[in-house]
Amino acid sequence: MIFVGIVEDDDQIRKSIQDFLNRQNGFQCNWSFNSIESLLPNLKAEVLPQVLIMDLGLPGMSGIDGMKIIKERYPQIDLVVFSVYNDPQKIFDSLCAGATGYLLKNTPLEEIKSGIELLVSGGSPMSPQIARKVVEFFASRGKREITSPLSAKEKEIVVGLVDGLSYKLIADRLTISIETVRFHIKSIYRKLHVHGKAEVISKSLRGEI
Amino acid sequence: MIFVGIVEDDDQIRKSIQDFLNRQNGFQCNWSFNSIESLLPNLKAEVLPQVLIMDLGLPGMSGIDGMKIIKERYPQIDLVVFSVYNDPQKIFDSLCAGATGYLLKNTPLEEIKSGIELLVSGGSPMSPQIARKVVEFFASRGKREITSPLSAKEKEIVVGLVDGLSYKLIADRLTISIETVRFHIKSIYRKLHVHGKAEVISKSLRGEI
DNA sequence: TAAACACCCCCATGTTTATGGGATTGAATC
DNA sequence: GATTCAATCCCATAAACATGGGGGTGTTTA
Repeated sequence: MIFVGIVEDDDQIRKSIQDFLNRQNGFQCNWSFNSIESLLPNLKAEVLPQVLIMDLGLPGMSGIDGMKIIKERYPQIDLVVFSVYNDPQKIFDSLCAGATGYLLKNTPLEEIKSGIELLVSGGSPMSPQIARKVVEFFASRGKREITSPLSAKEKEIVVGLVDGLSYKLIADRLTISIETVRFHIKSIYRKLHVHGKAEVISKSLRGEI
Repeated sequence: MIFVGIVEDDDQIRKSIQDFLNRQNGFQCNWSFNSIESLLPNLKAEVLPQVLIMDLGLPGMSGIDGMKIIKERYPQIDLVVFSVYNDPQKIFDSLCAGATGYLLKNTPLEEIKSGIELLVSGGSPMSPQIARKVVEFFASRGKREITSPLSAKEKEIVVGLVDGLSYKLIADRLTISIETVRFHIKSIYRKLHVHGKAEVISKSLRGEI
């Protein structure tokens, strides 16, 4: 038996999902609330839902803030977002807040059911659009390094800077003179149009090198 | 009709997928290779597969390096990884290299088919285990800020450092004296156990603050 | 073969940081 | 009502950094 809760301010949607799940074998959906504020006092450590279906656009506290609180208090609950929003910001904020699934509101009831089953078996149900956006997040992190204007040695120097080493220590690490380190750093500043190692470190860690 | 290619060094697996797809309505799988090296010379801009199923553990060039090359030359091809590996590093490297899907080798043929259909319709097929690991990547980015030892003001100073500002400019931005900036930075260094702004910037951008 | 570039080293000068001291105020905790 | 603590300022010094010059050596390439 999978115990499910739902937080959704649209009564019709909420009841429709709840009724549907309660008609399925192996499902029981007794937690049903229209806001985070009304849900929280009703969560007791003894009897918790395994899965919480969460709307994002709620009256009062947002679904994202709500998920942060819930995950902090009851990390064992699996949260699955159920929202109309498909913009990357909402998606990433939700995942960072602790959601392990993200279904758009146009998801058929049957797929909500299989999504929940997937969730409790260790998967992460996501609407196709959502999964694609999540994947694209990584793709943007990968397209680089072809255009980096820095030479191999200069990149090594940058690594030293990011590690917080002084010129002297970078020189030791690369077994070159501190003067050579200085020379390279001048080149790096010129090529990157920056004027201090702080900016180099920032650019580097943002993947802009 | 969906045109599919496959790069897989295990002849049996490759042929089995190829034959299966060719038996399906709307599928044609004519590109079939056992290494990146043998695939590349056979990709011509005029006739490209829409989808390439890629093994990771290939003889010669790795699937990940191969995907980088393919995506650079033919960004319109959708790549879906087909591998036994389910460790986070392989997953993230693949996604960064341009994969838009990631199926484990235990995926049934029918699901490979529906995965490809999902792919061309704008989704991202992922085995449940894989999707979960991708989602967990974001979750780890979210659990923070409760334990940050820095005061509100100190965090503002850190932002200034990350932006590459000098003490003077930070002082101006926050309309306080440069001496106060110095004082705060001393506190920050003490609290974070670091000895230079480089380390502060690194920690900050890594989400460790 | 000359230009271009990566890489190596040295010097000088001024600025910025790191680190130690110290002092005062106000808000919060106890 | 004492203590704690963030926040504000001041001073001093040594170390690290930024920036400008000046030399060289190799390798690649047009």
